[in-house]
Amino acid sequence: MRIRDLSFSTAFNLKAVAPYDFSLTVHKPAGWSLLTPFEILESDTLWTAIRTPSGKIFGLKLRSLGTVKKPEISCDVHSLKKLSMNERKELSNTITWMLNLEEDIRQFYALAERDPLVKVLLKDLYGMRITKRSDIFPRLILAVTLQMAPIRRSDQMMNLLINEYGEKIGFNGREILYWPPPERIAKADVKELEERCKLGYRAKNLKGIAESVSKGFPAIQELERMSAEEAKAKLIELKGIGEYSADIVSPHLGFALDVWSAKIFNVLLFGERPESPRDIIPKLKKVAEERWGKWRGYVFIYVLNDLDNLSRKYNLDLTEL
DNA sequence: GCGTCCAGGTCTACC
DNA sequence: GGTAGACCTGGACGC
Repeated sequence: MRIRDLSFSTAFNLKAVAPYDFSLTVHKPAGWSLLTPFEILESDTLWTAIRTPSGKIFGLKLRSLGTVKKPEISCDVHSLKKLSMNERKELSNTITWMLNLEEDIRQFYALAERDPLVKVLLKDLYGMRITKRSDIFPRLILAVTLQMAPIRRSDQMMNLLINEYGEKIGFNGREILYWPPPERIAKADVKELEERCKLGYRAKNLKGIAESVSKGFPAIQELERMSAEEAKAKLIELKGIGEYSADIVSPHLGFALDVWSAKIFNVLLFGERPESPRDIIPKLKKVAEERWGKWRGYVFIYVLNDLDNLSRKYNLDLTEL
């Protein structure tokens, strides 16, 4: 794989609405990466990559300068060509949006006064923020590879896709592998995708999705401007994207229950393993909406990143479900 | 070793 | 409009 050397750099600092825990936000306790599984985290510095809706790829070095109560983040952006003032401004806005620096989560934390679960989550993960991404295709790859597969197999498929069809950038002495551009998957042969990335029946769907994205499927920001229902309906138009996958991809934070997380929430809320996890999903979604309202997406992410602590606290084994 | 089962959903055909 | 059944692959499990 050819390495693209991003030799131009520009730097700026960004402030966040407190509380904001940089470390918990960019590297979630459950191990989820911020933008690519191949990013590098060393103490409070993250080297990663971002692709903007225009299709350009940039190297990012993000570092925390402040504290949870007084958060500030240093951003070094590395590019192929020198950035214009407009591009610099655009990237600063994109990173602010991606890191969710301006969201005020005090309303979510206020739920802790009457909700014992939120109280525990707040104590364990204070300042952790849900992040977003500016390119839709990696979210679609995640959703497709999560279907009908244990997490290790999903990881295998994603890593193969990045290694076989992705991009490698070099900057600041680091090399980062990033997700394939949709155009490259759209051009790939289905048989080749099946064999090289072990995608199985998902290969055909992923190629079709890549074709739609490269032909102008709405960008994440456009979906964000739609209502949650409109965005979901648009996503479900893609073959291979159903209710669950649409919840994962949509920028409108939902309660994206699958069989695995349904078991966790059923044990947490009702103290027992469900007989049929798939059938219990609609009921759990309803309970979540009634109990946590618009903050249910935050509860979802906080719970899945706090399974060890919750297991200890409630004397349950949520990690082996 | 070898065979069988099934997983962090979705689509289709059939009723 | 509701619902079985098929779908790739590879790890876990029983023998």
